[in-house]
Amino acid sequence: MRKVEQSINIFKALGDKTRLLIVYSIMDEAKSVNVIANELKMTQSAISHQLQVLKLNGIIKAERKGKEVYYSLDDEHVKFIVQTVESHASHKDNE
Amino acid sequence: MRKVEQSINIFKALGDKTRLLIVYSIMDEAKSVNVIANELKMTQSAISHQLQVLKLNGIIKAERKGKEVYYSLDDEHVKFIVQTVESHASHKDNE
DNA sequence: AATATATATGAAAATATGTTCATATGAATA
DNA sequence: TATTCATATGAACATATTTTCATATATATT
Repeated sequence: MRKVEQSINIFKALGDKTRLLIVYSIMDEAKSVNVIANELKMTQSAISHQLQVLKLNGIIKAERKGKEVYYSLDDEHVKFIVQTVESHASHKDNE
Repeated sequence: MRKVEQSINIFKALGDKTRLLIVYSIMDEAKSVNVIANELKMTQSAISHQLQVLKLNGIIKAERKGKEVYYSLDDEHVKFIVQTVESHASHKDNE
């Protein structure tokens, strides 16, 4: 896969409300699917589907612990990207 | 608009192949609509529509010079964001 | 003013994406 | 091993996005 394609996939993966909220939610602590679903007030299925999208794009990783599967950011780059965009967003605010 | 919403819009705006290629294309020099359309081998209309999306989201700005309208990045933050994501993408490459 | 060139835009068509619903899978425990 | 709890998944449905097509608008040139 070319680098541009990968960039597109990262932007695309984070360019959805549900998925970005998931990323924010698990940014500092790993969480199980149901916990995330409750937090975002969405069905388990919808969250699970989106978690697969995020995982497929290398944004998050999964780790099973007993009955539950805990999701967390795949690496610190993701956090940096999200924070970078956030600071750009607030920059636009103050213009 | 909340900050999260703005971040989503930025990710969404850049999470499309056509739009990200446009951003790369005009990253270092302003270009007219037709020049971009020729470069990307797409119709003038398709490019024009996507330029409006990028403009609406504060990613690019337009400046008319005679008959032509030149598009360029709205500010340096955009370039930084794109490069940040690109470096994350290549990081994933080398794992 | 008429024509040519560059860009913008509305609406329809084509395509992609997200959610729901029903159900399957996997792990723990009675 | 039968049951329960947590998660995953395929398919249908709903919605959103992108492109095309036809045409409008704006500027420059004759």
